[in-house]
Amino acid sequence: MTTLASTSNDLMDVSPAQERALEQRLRAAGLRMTRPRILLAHLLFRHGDRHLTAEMLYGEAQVEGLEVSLATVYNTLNQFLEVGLLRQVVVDSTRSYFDTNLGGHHHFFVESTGELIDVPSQAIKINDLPKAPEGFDMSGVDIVLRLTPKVTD
Amino acid sequence: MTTLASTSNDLMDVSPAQERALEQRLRAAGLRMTRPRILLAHLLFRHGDRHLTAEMLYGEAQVEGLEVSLATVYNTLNQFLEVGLLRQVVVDSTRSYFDTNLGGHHHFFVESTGELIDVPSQAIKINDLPKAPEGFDMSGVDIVLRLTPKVTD
DNA sequence: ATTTGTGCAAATCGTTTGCATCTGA
DNA sequence: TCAGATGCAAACGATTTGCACAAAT
Repeated sequence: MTTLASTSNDLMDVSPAQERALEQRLRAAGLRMTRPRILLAHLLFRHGDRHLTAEMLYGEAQVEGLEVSLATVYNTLNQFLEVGLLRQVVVDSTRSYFDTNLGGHHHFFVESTGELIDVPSQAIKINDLPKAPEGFDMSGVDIVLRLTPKVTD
Repeated sequence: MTTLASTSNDLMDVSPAQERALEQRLRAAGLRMTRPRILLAHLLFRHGDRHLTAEMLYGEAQVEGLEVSLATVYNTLNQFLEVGLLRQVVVDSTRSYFDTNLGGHHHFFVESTGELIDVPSQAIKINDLPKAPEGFDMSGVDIVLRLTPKVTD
């Protein structure tokens, strides 16, 4: 018996269907249904598409009054990555962003704030793409549109 | 009087023209022509387009028998960045790559080895690009084509 | 009963910084 | 001369890891 807050989803609007889907995926990946994992999964997937760093997620967990260690947040995020529940977005060499939007899409990146904004893949039309060099497969196309606050000069 | 090897470019094939151009830019940026800077500039620009990390450049300097501290390599690279002699490429959240190719272009990234390969910008044709959100200017379009070794299954 | 996950603190990695000492203009 | 640059080692921030304990199957 621990002092952890209840894991029931009073606080988090995740449908029972989503919840089951989630459990399925964790199980399929051979991950046990542990309290921290369920918890973080709920935080991650409770509202639409999100981009967060480990620290951000850790912060949210604390706000919700849920006790998880930062190390576990990191480990869990990495496991979710491997399992394919998350994708990683590399835009800033000092931070790692995890993206809950699994569909093909791209990003605006506001350099000044570190904020990421989704760009649906149809919003960018690519008509020509080089073929992968001999011996390689192209495993992904990442497009980052960098934004700077408009200069009203 | 130091034990530093000569800075004359016997070892490095930089044309006198390039050399002067380089000095110009350093001077224009208010950077002094110091031994480490000249040295690293030569290593960076001696052959075509390069992608290197600070550690790689440090390694090259050592191979050439030239004494520079790693801290100075970092500082110098950052100064060159500010001056616009280099660009930074963000593809891997654990490493920072510096790119001597200043022209608009994109990259193949071999995840398994960390290798970067230039893709000329004409090789990718983009016909539709979303406009920047209100209040922002689009300052850059970075495209990374991720490569994985071909699976011969 | 096993096996796997967790939390903590210590370790690691790439990068930056403080400061005393040099050095280029 | 003397502002600016260098080198070293210590500081840093983000992430990982080792190990004793706890929880899931």
